[in-house]
Amino acid sequence: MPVKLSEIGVYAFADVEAKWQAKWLKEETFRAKCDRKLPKYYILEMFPYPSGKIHVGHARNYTVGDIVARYHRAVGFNVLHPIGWDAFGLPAENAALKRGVHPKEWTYYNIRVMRRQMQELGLSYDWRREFATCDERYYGFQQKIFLALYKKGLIYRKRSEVNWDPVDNCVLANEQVIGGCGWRSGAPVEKRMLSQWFLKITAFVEELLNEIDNLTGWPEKVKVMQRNWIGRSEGCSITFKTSKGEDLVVFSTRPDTIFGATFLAISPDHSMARKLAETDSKVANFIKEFKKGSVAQEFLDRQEKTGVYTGVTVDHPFLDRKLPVYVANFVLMNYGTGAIFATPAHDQRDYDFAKKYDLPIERVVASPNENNDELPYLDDGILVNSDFLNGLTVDKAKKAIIQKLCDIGAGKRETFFKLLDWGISRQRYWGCPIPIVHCSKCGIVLLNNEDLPVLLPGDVAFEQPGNPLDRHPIWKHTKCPQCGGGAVRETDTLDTFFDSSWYFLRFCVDDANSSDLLNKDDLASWMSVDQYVGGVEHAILHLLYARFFSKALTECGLANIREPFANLFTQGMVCSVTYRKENGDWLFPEEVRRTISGGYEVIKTGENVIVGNLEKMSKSKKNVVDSDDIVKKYGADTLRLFIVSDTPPDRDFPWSDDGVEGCWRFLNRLWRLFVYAHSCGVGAKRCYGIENLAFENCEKHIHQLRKDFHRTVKNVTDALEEKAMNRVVAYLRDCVNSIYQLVDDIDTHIDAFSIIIRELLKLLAPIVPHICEEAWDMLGFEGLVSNASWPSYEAKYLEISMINLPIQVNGKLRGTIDVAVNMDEEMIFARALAVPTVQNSISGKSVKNKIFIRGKIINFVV
RNA sequence: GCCCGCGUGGCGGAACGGUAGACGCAGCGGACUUAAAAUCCGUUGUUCGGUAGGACGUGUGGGUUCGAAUCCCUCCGCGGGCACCA
Repeated sequence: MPVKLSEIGVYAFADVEAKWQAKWLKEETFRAKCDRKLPKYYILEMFPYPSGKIHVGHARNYTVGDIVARYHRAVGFNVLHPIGWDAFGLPAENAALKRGVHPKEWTYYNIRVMRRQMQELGLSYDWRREFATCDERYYGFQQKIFLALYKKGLIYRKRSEVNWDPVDNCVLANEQVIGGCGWRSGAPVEKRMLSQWFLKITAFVEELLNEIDNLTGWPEKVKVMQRNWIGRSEGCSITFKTSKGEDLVVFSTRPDTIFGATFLAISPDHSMARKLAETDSKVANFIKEFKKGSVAQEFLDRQEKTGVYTGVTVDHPFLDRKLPVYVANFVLMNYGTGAIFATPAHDQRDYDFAKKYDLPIERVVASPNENNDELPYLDDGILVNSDFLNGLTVDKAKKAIIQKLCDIGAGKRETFFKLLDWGISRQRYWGCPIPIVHCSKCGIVLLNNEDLPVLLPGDVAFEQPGNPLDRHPIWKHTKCPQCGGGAVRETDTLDTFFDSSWYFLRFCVDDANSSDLLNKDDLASWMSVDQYVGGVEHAILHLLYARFFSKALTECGLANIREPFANLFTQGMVCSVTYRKENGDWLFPEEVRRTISGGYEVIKTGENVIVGNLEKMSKSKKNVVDSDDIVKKYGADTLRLFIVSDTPPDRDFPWSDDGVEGCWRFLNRLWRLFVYAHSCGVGAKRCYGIENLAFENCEKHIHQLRKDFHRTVKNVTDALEEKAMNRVVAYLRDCVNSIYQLVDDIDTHIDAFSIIIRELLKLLAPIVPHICEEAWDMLGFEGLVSNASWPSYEAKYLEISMINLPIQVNGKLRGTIDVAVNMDEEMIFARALAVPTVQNSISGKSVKNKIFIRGKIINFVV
């Protein structure tokens, strides 16, 4: 007997979701197949750092990927959808310091918690491939990679100035320095000279830059950021002779302005500056001040140009002019040659400096606009006061001057990049040990492959700040593999970005027991990643490093990959409201309540609360929503649905509790439909194959439903291909609405409803898989909806025979007529003209032109 | 400063150059209920009008077009990235 729609109870998600999650795990439903004949699809979300909790920002990332994975399975791909843990890193050590837990214990505990949370989200991962970068097998193999890169000359050791965090006692990457302070400690970063290991990312700089053009599946935004980061500039180097008889090499992208050069400037870090400082106290003082100043942020903000004259001059290569050499704070040592020639008339910085120190300014490029005599002049123009360059355009002058400099042996064409080699040493315990020993006799010695892995010692003490490996009583003392004498291990560990630069390759390898984590056959069958999903915050770092690694490993013969990620999707951030006290303290949402007057107050104290903007969820702002809380209250399907509803996945997502409620209601609406249909006899027994979706001999309204359904299949499929999940949800809701319109007739159309609901479940399953499995099972369909194939639509059902045709007069809508699409043109015009509102707006005027686009519009021009 | 991206109802957002506002959230009205919740039905850009039907409307100003949210130019605003890169 059919139940009453209104009497169907609330959907009991908790048991349902647990049941299907267990089944998927047990049956390994989402295990990638080893069949290489099947078309493959590798979908990957950026793996998380095991911080301890999955928040809704994570959930968004993984849900988007999961929908893509489930959809591709349904359309027939052999899908690889793995997950793992970016598990080394400082937070584990800080937790150890704070709570006395071992970093390893803390990390693996967090992984267990987060794995459970992920499984409770119904994410369709191949869990057999899961690993953490702190697993011995992984980092042990990584040490082999280190050796291979070293042997290829892609790793080197260099003494250089690095960012040093005096509180955390370790080196920071440039990107971890925010506003001159450590991102974690907040302490002003110091500069320190240290011997560090570097990866020679610059060896592939041209390739990394040029191949960006081929990354057609990447967002333009990310490509632009990478191009800027690499920062290629073409120009030439010029060698000047100093009054002391030395060579001073400068780099310029504007060699055409050489005749306007009035001084030279070198970086305080330039070797010549250091040398001069030994004898010149003014230079020495300036360098000292510079070092001090470079730490303070306000100094950078002011961007005030300062310098000191060295007493040294150089000869201008073409003029009888001596150019003074300054040490100047605005010249960077790590770009170009650390020295420039300055043409104040055509460079803002040179101009500022010249004004301050009263140096000559000589114009050599004339503006095409004769009235423009403003300086500095930075645009294109015609060369003047420049001897043999006079009359040339900037472009031509550049070529001419470079040629001339080459001819006289004073310069050469050169290209410089902003990209610098990647410092990978970290003075931390919780990272991958570097497989190197320092031998007093042999110097730096690589370990042999047989000596690997170098395992992290478990018995470390964290009471003191600094690197516990360095203080460990025995760990670092070892034998030199070359001479057998006493040696000391490298106690620095690798930057965790090293770990995450090849994890996507390790996922490809199927055999858990293989010692080769970069098995070539496996790599060949799965790489490249067909779809990578992650936050835009990795636009440069991780994504550039991973690209570099692919090339470097290929160079070493360990892989054969040009570009690792064929398509990249960057999802937006999840944002939520913030609450603060008037003194600026952040408040948790549960600490505040609405007042009668419509404002907010602190529940405990009644203090006034300032409601802030939607901001990116962060612990410090106390506006993070924990995925567990939502899953417990509404279930995973509701969270999954909500997180992809409404907002396109590449935009920032405004979290709202009301929105969650709305999705929960929709899920119940679905549930009632399935239960009701089931009680009416809808189900597998009334389906006779896909061809029945045609059901030719049916009543008109069911005819319409069929058309709506085919339209839905097309719309949903197209939107999924574009990753417009918000539109997918809209089309599905629309479809459910039109089914509800006919639900009273369900008894007389059991067959039609059976087929439509079966196909609808397939469309819904990628987004809300649990409820779909349950309904699929309840209605008696075979197997799992997760294994069902994607519905197809027929073009003939998308055709429209009747249309509500809009009629415009002078481009303004004046009415519509219902006509057959193929109706005779003259007939349509006649019908259109007969519409009273159309007549009114023509009202006696003569029709000058008639536009008719069949199936679209009529426009009368009067 | 430079380089991107974006401006559509109260809100999230739809819209191959062709009926702007699909779908949802919030709101309003109604049915059911002793009542509430849930559910179902209707309604909701602004404005004039009793209705019919108008006027206005996609940040601003212009242009192209029979027709512009959509294409081109100007300006304004917001967001992001880079930032002494020679």
